[in-house]
Amino acid sequence: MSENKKISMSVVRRLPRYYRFLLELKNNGIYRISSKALAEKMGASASQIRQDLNCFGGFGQQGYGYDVPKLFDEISAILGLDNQYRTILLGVGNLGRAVVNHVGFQSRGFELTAIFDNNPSIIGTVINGLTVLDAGTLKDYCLSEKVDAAILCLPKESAEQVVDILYGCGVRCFWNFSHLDISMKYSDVVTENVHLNDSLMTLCYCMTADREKHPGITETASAPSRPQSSDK
Amino acid sequence: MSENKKISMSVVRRLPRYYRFLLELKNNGIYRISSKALAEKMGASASQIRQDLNCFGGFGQQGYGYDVPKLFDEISAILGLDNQYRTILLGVGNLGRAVVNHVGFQSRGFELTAIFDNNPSIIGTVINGLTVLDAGTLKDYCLSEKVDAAILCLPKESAEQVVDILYGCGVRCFWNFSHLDISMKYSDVVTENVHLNDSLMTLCYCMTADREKHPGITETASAPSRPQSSDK
DNA sequence: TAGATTGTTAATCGATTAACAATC
DNA sequence: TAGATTGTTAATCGATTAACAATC
Repeated sequence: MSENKKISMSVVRRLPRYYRFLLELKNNGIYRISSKALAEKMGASASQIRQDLNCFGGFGQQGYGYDVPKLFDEISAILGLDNQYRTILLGVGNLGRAVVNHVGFQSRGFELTAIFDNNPSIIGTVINGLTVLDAGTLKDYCLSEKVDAAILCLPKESAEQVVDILYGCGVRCFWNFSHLDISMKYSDVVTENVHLNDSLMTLCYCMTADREKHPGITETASAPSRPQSSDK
Repeated sequence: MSENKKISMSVVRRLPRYYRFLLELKNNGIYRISSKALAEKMGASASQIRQDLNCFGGFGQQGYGYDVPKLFDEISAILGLDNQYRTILLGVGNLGRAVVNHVGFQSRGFELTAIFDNNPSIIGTVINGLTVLDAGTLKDYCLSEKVDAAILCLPKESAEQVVDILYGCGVRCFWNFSHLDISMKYSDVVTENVHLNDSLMTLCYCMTADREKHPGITETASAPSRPQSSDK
């Protein structure tokens, strides 16, 4: 309930993970948990969990711990998952189609209301109940329908044009799968970037660095399945 | 060229971005750039760029700046993009299909050699030149073929079984789109997690928090397109 | 040479962990 | 009451920024 404190992105990015673990606990019929027990389960520190939660309020009880369903509800509310932000998706290629079909919008505060593409052979097809609209009609759509957020599943160049149109129509929230740097051009927008290619390159670095650290293991086909002692 | 220093993940996660900007500069025929100019372009600080690069070596020249193609090559090498890690993908649903079709593996150090699913109606179909194999043959495949990395595009439960098999076969590198916590069970693996649902919830939080900060703007359809003064 | 810009050290800022009084 | 565990402050650790001598 304490407001006004500035919440750091480090904390915010941990909230969905708390949400997931609490949901699982709840589904398993566990109604109470201490920061210590949760920390162990999540591979975090109890201190961090208490610190994080106390950014938003005192949800626990001394000597008892946290009430799981209550804490779950609190975190849902903090995340704002009860919203239904009206959302459109641009670019119905492989990635766009996967997002439409795969992502659970309703339970995460968003409602997918329309999807657009500029490829004539895709326009008019139906994906997960949504008819692909002509990207040429985007502006008209935005002016007649309320659009809270947009999902960009198109290449940087097209994304740039689309963002200009959307920004002009008042859209200020973007889930961005393109390499366009939206917040560089428009400072008053909320963006969340998903850069799959960057993620893969990061993995490549980690793998390569790891190999250099543990040489000699010229891993060939049939590797040993030595048993594992779970440490830490 | 300086080794042995421990590189922080904060630095590592910025490398792909440097890579992208340097590629663009190179493609635009720009052969020289100072940390100051690059910082401006990227929305970072010159200090950070110099600090980051110097984790790996002194790539610049006092009074001159950085040679763009040279620095690009250095970063490619640091990321290990010249590798061809043999990689398999598990789970050819919407997301898996998008990854197969959409991600550029070759140029990012990976080579997709096989894709698996357990759905009989999908097995045998061809996606981007790869025939979907029966997940039941996974272990045999791993024992006869070299597998450096695996991409998990399946639900948590199936992912758990698959990871056990793969770990047993010596696979130690995972690009993980599931909610399974691999490094919790196996501490000696390299993982990169992509949690789309978490990302969307983070966006929901940011949007909701932003709205609370700027109330009164009950954004309706035709929003003003007030011109933008790019600050900072 | 003078100007520019790096590499690197020192200062600041922020995030995580530890400690402990408050309290259920 | 005694034991447990929180909320919160203080200490530590790490990452970013600033400063500047080295040098091209």
